[in-house]
Amino acid sequence: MPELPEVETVARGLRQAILGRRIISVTLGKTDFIDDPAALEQHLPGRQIEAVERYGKFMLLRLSAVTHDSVAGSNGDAAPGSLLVHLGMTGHIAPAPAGQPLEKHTHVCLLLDDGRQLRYTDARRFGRIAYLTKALLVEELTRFGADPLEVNKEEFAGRICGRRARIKSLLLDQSVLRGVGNIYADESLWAAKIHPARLGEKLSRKEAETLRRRLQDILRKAIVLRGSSISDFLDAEGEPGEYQRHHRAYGREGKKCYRCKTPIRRTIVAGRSSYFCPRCQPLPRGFAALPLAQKKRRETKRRGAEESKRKNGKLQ
DNA sequence: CTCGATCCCTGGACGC
DNA sequence: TGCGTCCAGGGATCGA
Repeated sequence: MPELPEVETVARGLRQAILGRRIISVTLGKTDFIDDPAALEQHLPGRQIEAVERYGKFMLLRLSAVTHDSVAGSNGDAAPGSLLVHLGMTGHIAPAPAGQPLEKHTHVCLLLDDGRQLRYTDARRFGRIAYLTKALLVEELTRFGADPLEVNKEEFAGRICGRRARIKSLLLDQSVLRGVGNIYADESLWAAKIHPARLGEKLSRKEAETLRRRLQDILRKAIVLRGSSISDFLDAEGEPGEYQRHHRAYGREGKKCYRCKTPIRRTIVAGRSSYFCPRCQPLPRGFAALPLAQKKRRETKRRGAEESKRKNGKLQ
């Protein structure tokens, strides 16, 4: 659920809290969501956190080179690197006093040089953490599309119009735009009066531009309000956001459209719940209101016997 | 190129 | 109270 505004909020909080701190040591719990756990343990100690940036839904902790005297017996490369953090659905990252009891599902603890720990908790482990050298980081980041806050009219239209995918799919596709998720996709489509199942190539230039503007308005406002807290999003200070009070479509099935009073409907587009006003956002030709009915068949595929294939950690 | 299906994972909601 | 079931969803992956 953390999307661009939530990640931006967390990044700002982190910037205030841990910029300039040096990482002393690393403790890991479950590591199945970490690219290369050993790399964290090997490369993080001794490095200073020089910057905290957001890239789409990722947070990027820029780390200094390891100086010769900052860590004994360091055997990794000493060049600067970056810690990439994706919060997935349920990720939290925040500093805490080292003595404070660990929250459940805490899987990464970075001891800092001021005695605090930077802790990452993630119940579902849909998140991702990776230590990347400069070259690998560049390679990683090229997979992503335009920043929705920066993208201009021409580029946006170029990435949307002419595509045969549904507009909802395109908005969610991180290689088209980086940072938009289910909530802000639905909110921007509602604001622009575009049905989520419309095809990119069927949008007029004018519609595309309206969508771009509404998306940017919504993202900016959501950042000001520190994001949306719908399930358990909390920022780096442990505070919830406020933008969920401004949702006009997302999560409002059956409730009246703020524009026309028609009940908001929910359907499945791109495999995700999609909320829209059937009157303000007319259905595209050929898109019958079938989706929800079809998802009734679900065989009892029993989950295989529990093989504790997962690695166990020291923390939790 | 785009689609749906499937999996990952756990907590919370809900029905009985 | 407790159990079973469904659902949430970002992203990777695979086959159609």
